[in-house]
Amino acid sequence: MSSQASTIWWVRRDLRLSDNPALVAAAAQGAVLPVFILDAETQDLGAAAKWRLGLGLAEFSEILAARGSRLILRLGPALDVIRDLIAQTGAQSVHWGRLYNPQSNARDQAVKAALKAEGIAAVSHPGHLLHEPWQVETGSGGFYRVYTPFWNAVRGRDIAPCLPAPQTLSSPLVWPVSDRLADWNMGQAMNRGAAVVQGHVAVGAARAQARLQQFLAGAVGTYKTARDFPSQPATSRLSENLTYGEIGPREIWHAGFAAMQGGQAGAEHFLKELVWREFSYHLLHHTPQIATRNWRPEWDSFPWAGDGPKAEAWRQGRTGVPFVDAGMREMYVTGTMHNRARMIVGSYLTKHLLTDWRIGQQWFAECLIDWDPAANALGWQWVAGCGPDAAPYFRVFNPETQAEKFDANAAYRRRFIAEIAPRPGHDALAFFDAVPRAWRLYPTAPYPKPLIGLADGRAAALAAYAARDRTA
DNA sequence: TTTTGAGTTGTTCGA
DNA sequence: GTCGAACAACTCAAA
Repeated sequence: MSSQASTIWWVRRDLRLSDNPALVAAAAQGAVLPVFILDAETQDLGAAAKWRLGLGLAEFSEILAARGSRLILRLGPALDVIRDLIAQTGAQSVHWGRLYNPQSNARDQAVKAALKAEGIAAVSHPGHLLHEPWQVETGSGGFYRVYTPFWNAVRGRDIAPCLPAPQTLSSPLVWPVSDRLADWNMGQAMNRGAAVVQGHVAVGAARAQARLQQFLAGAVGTYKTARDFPSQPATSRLSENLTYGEIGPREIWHAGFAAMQGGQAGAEHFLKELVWREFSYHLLHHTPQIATRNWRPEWDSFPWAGDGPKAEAWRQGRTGVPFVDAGMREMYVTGTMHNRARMIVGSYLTKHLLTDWRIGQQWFAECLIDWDPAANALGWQWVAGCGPDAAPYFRVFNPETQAEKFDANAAYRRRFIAEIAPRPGHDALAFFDAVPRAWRLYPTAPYPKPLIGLADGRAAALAAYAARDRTA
């Protein structure tokens, strides 16, 4: 096989060698030319995600180099870059792992059509999900809108075994020139936060595998209940790595399944959470508008508040409600937020402050290193009440009740809020190092008074929701 | 076509 | 403090 006609592996959110169908397909044809393209879709990432992607790319470059390969970095529209590489190398085919958000779909379809018209084999592969979103159907051929039936439909399915990493990665005869990652400045928008969040990331496939093994050797046992308590290290924290494909969902599924069969309590619940990710992509595929518009159109007339001082206080972790502020500060300091805190801050923004869920979604996109378009679309619409599983309108999280139930000793709140901690620790103080100077926040300033009374906020939300029901 | 049972994650009140 | 009921009505999936 001539190594001259190398095959392009378009690397996207699959920074791994193991269980990577696109890579395996490319490697089967001979020499592989891995390329990552910084195009508009990638440029549009939020500050934290873009920064974290840069860390992932740096790590992955080293992994490829250790295998005698390289990661070629190129800036520009994907099609232009791929055409240029084809012209330089004589590549005859391009392989990539599918993404499922509308922007990526549109881009990929255009790339595929153009390349095929030019006689190039352009092949997309699964790998980001356990199940292609169109391969899960209800009995009548539709798509699922409710989680439990979705889970029941996929829980018993056989998942193909993981693909081993290719034993060798053959190099093209000549490597095309690559941009320098440092020149891309992917951390530029992170401001002072990067130095703080850096202490909380786990970059790369090896660390992802370690996280999985550690979780399955320990916390999975109590996962079902302990996962609700944000001060406890009870979760796998794999969302960060899944986002960039440093681990594949299939690897997690098989490991979790084995743990379940080994009698590990909590393993099934863990698998269900993994399938929630699948469900969110299922919905994003079938109703792409879920990412931008009220999933239930009858909500379009709801008088959401726009951006303003209240939303800004929410973003800054200064609502005066400790559980809410702890969550917001956790996100700023660590780049992630505990699942329960996500629900609480979301409920507070959309219900107590009656603010448009998209304002929260946008801030999460800016701050989360595990930003996922599908999971966040579903999550935000769920918590706002305008999405699938229309929550009963009275499901308004009370942050104080939640704190009593899930943070009774205040460990979580004190960990992240310096103003209420007797002796503020590293993470609480780090928040003030991470935030933009323009916010003018200092740990010695008094903790803010509540923006709004919780009972008043709840009553206002219920009244607004009832009004919507009358007019809808 | 109709029917039936169920729906991630909550809160509050009163016994 | 604990527990069950009420909080509406609707949508969804499958029989």
